[in-house]
Amino acid sequence: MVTIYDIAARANVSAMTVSRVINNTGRISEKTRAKVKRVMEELNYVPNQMARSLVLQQTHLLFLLIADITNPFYTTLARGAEDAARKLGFRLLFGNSDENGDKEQEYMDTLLKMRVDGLLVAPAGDASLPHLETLRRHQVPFVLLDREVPGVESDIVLGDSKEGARQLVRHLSENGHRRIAMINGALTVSSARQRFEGYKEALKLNDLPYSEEYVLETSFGPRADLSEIDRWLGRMDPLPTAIVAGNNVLAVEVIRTLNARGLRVPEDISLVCFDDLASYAEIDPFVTVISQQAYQFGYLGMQMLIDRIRNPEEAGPWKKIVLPSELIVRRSVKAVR
Amino acid sequence: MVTIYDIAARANVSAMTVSRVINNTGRISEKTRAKVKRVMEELNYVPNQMARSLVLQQTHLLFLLIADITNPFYTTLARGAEDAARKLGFRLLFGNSDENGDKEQEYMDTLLKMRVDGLLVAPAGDASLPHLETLRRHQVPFVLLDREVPGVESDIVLGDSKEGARQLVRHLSENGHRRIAMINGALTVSSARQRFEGYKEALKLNDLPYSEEYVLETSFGPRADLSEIDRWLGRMDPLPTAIVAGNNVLAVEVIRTLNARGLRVPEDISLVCFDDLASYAEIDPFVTVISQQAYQFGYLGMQMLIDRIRNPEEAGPWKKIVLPSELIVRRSVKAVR
DNA sequence: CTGTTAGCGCCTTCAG
DNA sequence: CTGAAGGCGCTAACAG
Repeated sequence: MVTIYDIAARANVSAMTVSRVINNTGRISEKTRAKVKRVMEELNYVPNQMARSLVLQQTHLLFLLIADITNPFYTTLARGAEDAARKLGFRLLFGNSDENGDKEQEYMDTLLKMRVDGLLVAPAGDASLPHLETLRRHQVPFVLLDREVPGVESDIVLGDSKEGARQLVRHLSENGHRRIAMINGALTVSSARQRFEGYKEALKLNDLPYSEEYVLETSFGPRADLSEIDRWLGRMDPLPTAIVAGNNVLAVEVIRTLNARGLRVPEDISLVCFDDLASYAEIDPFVTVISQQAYQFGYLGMQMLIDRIRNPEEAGPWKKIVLPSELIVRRSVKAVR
Repeated sequence: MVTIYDIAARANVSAMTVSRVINNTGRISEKTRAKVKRVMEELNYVPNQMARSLVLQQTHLLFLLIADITNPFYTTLARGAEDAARKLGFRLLFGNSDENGDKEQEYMDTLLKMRVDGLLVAPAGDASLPHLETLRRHQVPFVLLDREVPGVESDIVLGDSKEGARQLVRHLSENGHRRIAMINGALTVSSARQRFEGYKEALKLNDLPYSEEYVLETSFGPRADLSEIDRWLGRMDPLPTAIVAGNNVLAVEVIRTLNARGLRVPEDISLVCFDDLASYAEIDPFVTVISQQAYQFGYLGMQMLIDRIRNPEEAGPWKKIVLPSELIVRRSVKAVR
């Protein structure tokens, strides 16, 4: 491996001079600077970030940990975070926890050991509390995205999940639906909880009955096994006339399961969900959704993170951004009666 | 920051003993091991990966650089790579080049400086040659995914793009289409070239006319601006009866543009493409595609990479895996005549 | 079983 | 404008 000493020897200067050329610090004569640069190129020198971070005590690395890399909500969010990081002069790396607390834990360990300068996280759930406390204890700045974690105070970007659920239920109610079921992610995820709350409130508000039988708590992540959903559908009697899905992944899984049972959306049963279904949905705008500004989640979150990193002493109060969501009516709801 | 010296002092041992406990090397009495471990927990010690990597000359970090994080082909590939890495005991981080050579370059710089142990890359295009040569020069093992780069010899996982294109054209031909257009990614990307070659060969084989006017070379990445596609559609006279899209992103963009012009698929014009359209396509299986085993690209690529890293001395010949692709007939092709 | 010494590649500090 | 010394946190190699 080529080091500054190799450069120094070849250029007849000290290692210190080479270091100064690399970092553009101190005053160097144009002549030596040019010579050093030439030698660096000749030798294909690449600075050793490890060594540098070790002495500087910072890595200039930011990290985004998302919960599901195959979910377009998160990949769009990732684009936003990346764009903001670039614009502000930082490099960003990604990780994928797969909605899995253990994998998240592994990433946290890695990041802590790597001494990343800051972290953007969509936490896997409430069980992320200890991981986040560890980050805090080690003074790693972080911003939560999309999900809060009880017991954790931090900067955060959220969607208005409760209001979104209310809008979905109201829309169904306005279309004459009275038996409205909900399939949801795990209630250990704050967004799932909020959506569930909003669902129940809206039922009450619209004088609609609530029944436990009509609610299935499962997981936001993609699963190969759809039998749980199928059993739920089999259990409900009578079938609901509409289903609210807690996110886009669940919506797709429900539709597939319904189709397998010979039921069609919206002819036999209506369906709405949270989060848009990627640009691919634009081919055939079909599912009525609560659309969230995924890109903004990432962009604004990254801005907050970098702000904290750049001005650690200011230490203002935690900021909370709640992004509004929008009901987009398409064709997955049939008016009944 | 807590260091092994802090631990050592508190536990009345030397730093070396602490190091041995951390790494489970050498022989340590159960008593001291227990004591050291207790002190580490008390002090919330986290090993400094920088320092460790510096002396060990390896980071245990693997990296996957994909070309478009919003494309389900690549996110599925990412899942495959991640699963393989976990199974083999490695950690994986991600980056997204956005089909952009400059961003790719930035990532390469970062990775080189970070001294990652190995890299999985879906290169942005032929212009990646110098980046890859740099990796090679610095002896960073890498495996190419999905795209080859002329001038670069390496392990690689490819799809059979040429054959895929032939199948698509044959399918259209069998359905009576004679005016078949193609929209493609940049020809500086090997998969786009292969698909173009396959398209031309298949036209000849099926006695169909080839016309430059019917071919648009653009980019595989997502663009906000669809006017280029719109102008192309306006230029073709007469309109083709079918279009082959070089990938899923382009297919969606073409459909959107056609719809904006009041043209419907497949009633007014048929369309086929490469790569599946995410699980969301399962809602309404619509576009006839050449489906590739995205997950396997990542999984097999990662296996090859780790194999190289673990057995650097063996240095067998470069391996090339060509994954077969499969024509999935859906509803986006209308039989004509 | 445990400690000492030296050095990984770089930068800060202090002298010239 | 340039250089020498020391240390960031850790581990390999050698002593004991």
